[in-house]
Amino acid sequence: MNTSVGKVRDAERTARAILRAAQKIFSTRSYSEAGLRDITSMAGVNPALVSRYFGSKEKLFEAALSDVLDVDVLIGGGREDFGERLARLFTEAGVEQINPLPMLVLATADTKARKVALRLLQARIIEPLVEWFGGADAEERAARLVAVATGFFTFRILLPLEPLAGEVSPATRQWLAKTLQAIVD
Amino acid sequence: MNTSVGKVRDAERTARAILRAAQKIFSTRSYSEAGLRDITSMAGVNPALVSRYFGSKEKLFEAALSDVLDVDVLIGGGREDFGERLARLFTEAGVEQINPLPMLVLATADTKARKVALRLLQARIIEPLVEWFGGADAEERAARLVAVATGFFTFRILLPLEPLAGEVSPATRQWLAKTLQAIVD
DNA sequence: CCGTAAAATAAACGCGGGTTTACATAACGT
DNA sequence: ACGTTATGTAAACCCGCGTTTATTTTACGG
Repeated sequence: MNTSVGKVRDAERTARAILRAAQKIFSTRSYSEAGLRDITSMAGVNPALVSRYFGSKEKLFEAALSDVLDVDVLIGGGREDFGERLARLFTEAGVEQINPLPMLVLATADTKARKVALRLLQARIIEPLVEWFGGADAEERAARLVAVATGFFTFRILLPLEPLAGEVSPATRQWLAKTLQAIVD
Repeated sequence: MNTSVGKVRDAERTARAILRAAQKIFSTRSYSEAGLRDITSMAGVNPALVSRYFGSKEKLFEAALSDVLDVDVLIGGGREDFGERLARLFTEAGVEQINPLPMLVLATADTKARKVALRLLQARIIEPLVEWFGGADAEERAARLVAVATGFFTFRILLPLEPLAGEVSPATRQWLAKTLQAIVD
C-alpha cells in the first residue's frame, strides 16, 4: 500500500488522469485537433497508455463524453422555473470548465466522434428527457431543447459572437429562459 | 476562342469547378476531413491546382464559404411572415444541396476554419442583419437568430436526431416559426 | 532480499495530409 | 509554323497523427 502522493504507479489513478485531461482537451479542441500527445502530456504520462487503458482514441472520447453527460442538471428541478434555471446554467457556465455542450458541438465535425456523440446523446440525454417530459410530443420537445441549447452554446463559446460571448445581457438571458420554458409548457 | 465543351484549358472555368466541388464537400464533411484530393477529384483536376488558384486550403475554404453566404434569403421578405418563411426554408432545405448552415457548423470544429467562418459570418450575415433589424438590441436579435437556426440545423443534418432529421413535423415547424418570429417582434 | 509481473516509457512504424517541384501539353501571338 | 506562355499533371516532400513494439522501471509476494 502506498499512501504517498505524486509519481506512484497506479493504473486506476493514471487512467483517471488521462480521462480528465481528455475531457478538458475535448471541450476546447475538436476530435481531430485534440492530439493524443496533447492529452497525455497534460496528464503527465506517455501517449502509449491510451492504447493500454482505453483501447483507442475513439474509445477514450466515448469514455470522456459519457462521463460528462449528465441529464440531472437539466431535469433536477421543478418544471415551473425550468427555463430560468437552464438559462442561468447556460449563461453562467464558463469557457474554462469541462462542459458537455462544447464537446457535443465539436464532435459534430468528425465522423467517428459524431457517431459516438449521437449515440450517447440519445441514450444519456434524450431518452431520460423524453421520459421526464412525457406525453405524445415528448421527443419533439427534447429535440428542441438540445437544439436551442446547442445553438446558444455554439455562439457563446466556439464561435464567440459578441452579444453572446462573455457576459450575457439580462435581456438575452430572459429571452433564453422564455424560449426554453415555452418548450416545456 | 474555344466554343467546344469538355476538356478545354480555361483557368477561370477550372477555378470555378474547384470552388463548386469545395462547396459541396465542405457542406458534408468537416474542414479537416475534407481532403484536397477529394475536392479536386470531384472537380476532375489535379490537387496542385488548389495552390495555384487559391493559394491554400484555408483560402479555398474562405472563398467557398464567402460565395455561399447570402443574407438575402433571410431578409428578402416582409417582417410579418419572417418566422414562417425561415421555418419553411430551414425545414425544406435538403441535405444534398449546398448550404451555408452545415458549413458553418462544421467549421466550428477546426481552428483555421473557425476564424474564417466567424469573420465571414460577422461581415456577411450579422452586420446586414443588424442593419435590417435596427434598434438598440439589434445585435442581440441577430445573434439569437443565427443561434437558433444553427442549433436546429445541427440536429437536423449533422447529428440527425429523429424528430428533427428527415421530414419535420408540422408542430415542430410551427414552433420554429413562432420562435423565430418572436426574435423579430 | 529477490524474481516476477504490472506499469510506464522511448522510439519507431505506417499512413495520409497539404504543399512544392519538375515536367508535359495545349493554346496563342507573331 | 513555331516558340513562348499559360495550363495541367505526376510524383515526391515533409510533417504530424494514432498506434505498436521493445525496453526499462517500479511494486509486491515468497
